[in-house]
Amino acid sequence: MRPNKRDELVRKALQVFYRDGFHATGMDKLVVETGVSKTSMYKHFRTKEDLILAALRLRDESFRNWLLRRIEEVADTPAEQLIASFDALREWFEEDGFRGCMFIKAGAEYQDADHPIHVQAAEHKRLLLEHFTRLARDAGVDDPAKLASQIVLLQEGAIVSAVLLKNTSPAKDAKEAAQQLLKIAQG
Amino acid sequence: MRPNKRDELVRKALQVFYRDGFHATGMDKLVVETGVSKTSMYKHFRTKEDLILAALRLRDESFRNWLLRRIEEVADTPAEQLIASFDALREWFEEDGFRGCMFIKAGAEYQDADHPIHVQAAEHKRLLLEHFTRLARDAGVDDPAKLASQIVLLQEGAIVSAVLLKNTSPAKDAKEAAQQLLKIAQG
DNA sequence: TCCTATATGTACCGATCTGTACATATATAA
DNA sequence: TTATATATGTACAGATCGGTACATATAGGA
Repeated sequence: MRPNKRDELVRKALQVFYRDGFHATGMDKLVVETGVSKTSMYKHFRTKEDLILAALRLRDESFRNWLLRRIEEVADTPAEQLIASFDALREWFEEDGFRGCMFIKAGAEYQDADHPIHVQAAEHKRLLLEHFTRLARDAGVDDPAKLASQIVLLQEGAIVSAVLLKNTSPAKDAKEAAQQLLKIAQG
Repeated sequence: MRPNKRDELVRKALQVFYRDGFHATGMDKLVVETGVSKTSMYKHFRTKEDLILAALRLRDESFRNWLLRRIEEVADTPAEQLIASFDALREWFEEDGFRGCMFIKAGAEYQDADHPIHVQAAEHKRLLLEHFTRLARDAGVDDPAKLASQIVLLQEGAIVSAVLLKNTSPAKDAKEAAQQLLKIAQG
């Protein structure tokens, strides 16, 4: 029961869940794809739900890490960073295997508001909103909560539209909208 | 095989799919909830996929009907109607049993871009974007396609956020953002 | 009344679902 | 070597999945 073995299972499961969905991915498929035995799988994770939650935790951590780091790489001031988020999103949209936001999908498959998976998906969104609210505050705008909320709305919309409309122009339109909203908020 | 019987089945199936999701809803459950026999169900719909597609068609029609009609009820000019869409969304969010956008969820559960269900979900979004583009053009803005795209992004974002953040303030923030974007687009 | 066509109810198919029992392999310690 | 603990592979349980076979009920026309 090496700890890194468990991490490896979570990483692989995350890939499959992201690609194929949660209900559509059975434990048998995961056992085959990871090459581990079913017994070992259930030694590491008591239930499928536990495995999903572990995968979502990893995704939350790595996605926010990537996004926030990428934003800081390309922009210096808080105001610029708010806008740079849309460039990062665009990069993400253009990646091979882009399939939209894992947490929107998790919330869609587990709709009950107090289901642990739904709760965790909501928490991811809350953390992102919190971060952008901080950026907006540091940018010195009038109503940081409102601007951050609007920026996040544009981001979510861009993600959903990128999936369903199958192009990346939503990222461009969203970025321009965010720039205008920021300018107004800066007075 | 009365035609209205079929419609009734679609209506009921739509409710259950919307409430519980697609993969999570089995034909057995639908048979119980509709009170019809399994044989009859499969007389009307060759496969579960056919039933889902029929349900999505009904949803597309009734949702767009409701939204566009509601918008016209409360606003006269195209510009006002663009903004009024957010008031309509807010009403929707406050309904009992609101569970987000059926087509975002369909796209999330059937991710393959050429899967018929995914295609139909994308078509719904395309039709809405088309309508708002028409409104933006009639409002006489510079770049109707861009403004419509941005309005739709805010709408999608508001829907997703309303689901995951569990409050209706996204509708308010989105509306204000749309008003500012409209004002800018009107020059 | 009898014949035929259609609608229905029920039992079932093979596949797959999550999860477990159990026997075996492997490693460590005495 | 032998005893013990842990990791693994496999087979399977019980439920449910989408879908069908088939027998029965019901209707309308001759």
